[in-house]
Amino acid sequence: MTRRLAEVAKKVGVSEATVSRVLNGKPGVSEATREAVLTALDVLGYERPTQLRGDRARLVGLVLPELQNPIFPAFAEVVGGALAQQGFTSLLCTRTVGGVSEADYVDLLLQQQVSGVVFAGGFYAQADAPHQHYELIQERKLPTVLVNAAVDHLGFPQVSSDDYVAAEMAIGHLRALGHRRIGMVLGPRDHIPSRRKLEAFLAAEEADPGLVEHTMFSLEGGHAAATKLVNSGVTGIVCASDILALGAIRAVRRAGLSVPDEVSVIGYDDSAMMNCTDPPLTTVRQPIDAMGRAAVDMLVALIERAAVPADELLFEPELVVRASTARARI
Amino acid sequence: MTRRLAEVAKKVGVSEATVSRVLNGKPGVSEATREAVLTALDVLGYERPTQLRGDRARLVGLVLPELQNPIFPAFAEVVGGALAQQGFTSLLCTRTVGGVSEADYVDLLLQQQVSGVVFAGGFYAQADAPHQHYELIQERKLPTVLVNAAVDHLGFPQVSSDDYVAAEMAIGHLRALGHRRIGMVLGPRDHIPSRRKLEAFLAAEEADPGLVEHTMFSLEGGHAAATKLVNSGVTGIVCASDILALGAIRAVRRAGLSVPDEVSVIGYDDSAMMNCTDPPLTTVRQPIDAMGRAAVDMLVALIERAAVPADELLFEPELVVRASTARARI
DNA sequence: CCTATTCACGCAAGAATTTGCAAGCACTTG
DNA sequence: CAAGTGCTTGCAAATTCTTGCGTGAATAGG
Repeated sequence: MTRRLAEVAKKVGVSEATVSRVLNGKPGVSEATREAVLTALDVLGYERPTQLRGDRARLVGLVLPELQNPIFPAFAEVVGGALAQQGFTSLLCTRTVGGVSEADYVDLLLQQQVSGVVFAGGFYAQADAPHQHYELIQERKLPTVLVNAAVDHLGFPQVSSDDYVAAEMAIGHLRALGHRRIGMVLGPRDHIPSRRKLEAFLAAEEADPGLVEHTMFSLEGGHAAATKLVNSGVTGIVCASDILALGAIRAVRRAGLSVPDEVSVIGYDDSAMMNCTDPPLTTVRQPIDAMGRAAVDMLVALIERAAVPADELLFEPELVVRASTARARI
Repeated sequence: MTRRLAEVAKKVGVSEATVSRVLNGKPGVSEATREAVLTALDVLGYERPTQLRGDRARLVGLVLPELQNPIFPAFAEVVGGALAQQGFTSLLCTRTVGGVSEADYVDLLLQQQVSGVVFAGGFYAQADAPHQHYELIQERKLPTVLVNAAVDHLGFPQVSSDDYVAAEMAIGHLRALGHRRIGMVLGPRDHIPSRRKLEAFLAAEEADPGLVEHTMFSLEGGHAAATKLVNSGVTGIVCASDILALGAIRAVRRAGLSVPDEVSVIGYDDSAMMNCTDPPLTTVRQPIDAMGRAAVDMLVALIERAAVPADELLFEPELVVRASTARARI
């Protein structure tokens, strides 16, 4: 009875062909006409054929702070793969130098009618601006999962690796090897995972708050921070990422010392290729596979309006001992 | 009634030609007339009939084959940054296991009305399916730039690093070090950059076609391929990516030999952290920074309807000598 | 006052885009 | 399996925009 397409065509005063072209985003339709058809479509409450427009919503945004640290691309692959299996397509959004801010991406994603968003890594709790767009998300009830990126008071489900335990493991390993003067290289002061690691550090025996350095997450940052620590006479350095650790190793060597004979270095993440470095890096592995899948499971549950616990899902990290740590010389 | 241009012309009391000239900033219109037309344009809310995809979202799709090889995230950062500077937002699309195909992404991007697309790496010329969606893009006249990914006959501008020269450099370096029995580890047979490297290999003196291995782009692939080559008694291995090279190094060691003392290994890309590996990897660097920016420049030019040479822009790679290559023992 | 030069502008040819027709395709129904 | 319904698509006509060229007006110079 309902010549659906024909009906719309008549209402707008164009041919079915044109409506069809608009529906499929085909070229050869003027903007004015396209607009008119789209409006009529909405007015008549046209149900778009399954595959198209209505379904465009099976998109999920994945927001990452950077791609330099290989842990983020790796995480993106895990999440992308898991989403693909559930029939979602992921859109990767990365902050770029002088480029798009997180807030811009949120706008974009909202505009693209995504079904949900996964935020991973690097939230800076202190900054004021960020809060605004989370509230926007909350307002729209857009399913959202946070990974390693706590934002309290907003009730988003969170998936994190247990930074406190991770730091404990690293410090414990060094202490077991006889190290007593242990330093720590962390990310920026307002980086939540770094804060949590700091807590664990300060809670450890013989911890010296003077041996904590905050820096940017880059090789050079690690280098600079570790140089100070080496000058303070540490024999072991715990880093908040593998990249920082590689920078630290370089710093130690630049100071004329050897890793691990004179100074031990521990990383964090266990990104790819850390077993190919010189020396192979001892590090604390984040179970990104499990975390990614958990995040996707929660997100999908949210999207399907299932109840999801709003608290934080903590994943246990794992110490991977390679060759950048050794018994302390007295 | 919708003689849009005519309507404006009538309102101002000039000919369509004049309005057209104003619209296109052509000379031959007096300042007063221009002003009048501009005003009328504003009043009537005239919209350019041309495809204004560009203004809509200023989105650009960046399609990558994977993220495991750090060169791709690095490239994504370059392109993303360059686009951001020009006021575009980039959407990163990656093929994932059992997930979204390139064709699906093209559909998605078309649907999102992107202003343009950059395809990088990993085109498989042989496969039949791929052609279809390039044609779709061509049909829609969507600005597109290909990076390291030749597709002939379609007239997309291309930016590539010169694989032939890169392979020549690598082989030349090994030969200069006295190596005579040189093997090559390449990607899949239908991977264009690998083919080009193969050509250079076969053109070299004393080249032995039996010492070429095709494999997947993964550490394990490199390992497997290099194992065969080592068994064939090569003293030097040229790899088509740094990841393959790391796999090759592992294979050499597994065979009880040392790198570089007994077997030299050369990578390709110069991804991040290749100076932290054991041994630091000798490799041929792709100038991804320059390439990324060139690709973006061309894309933006295309989006703004400027003329762009349809031929391939070849970038010269650069040999980075570190410690995975050494003089051949006799 | 007349002629030369310049410039804006319209005419109309031509290029490009939009649109409808009708054939064709996929899918359902009798 | 034919007939029908609803959507897609090749093609040609129609519409809309661009551009070369010529006209006429305005200005300047003689």
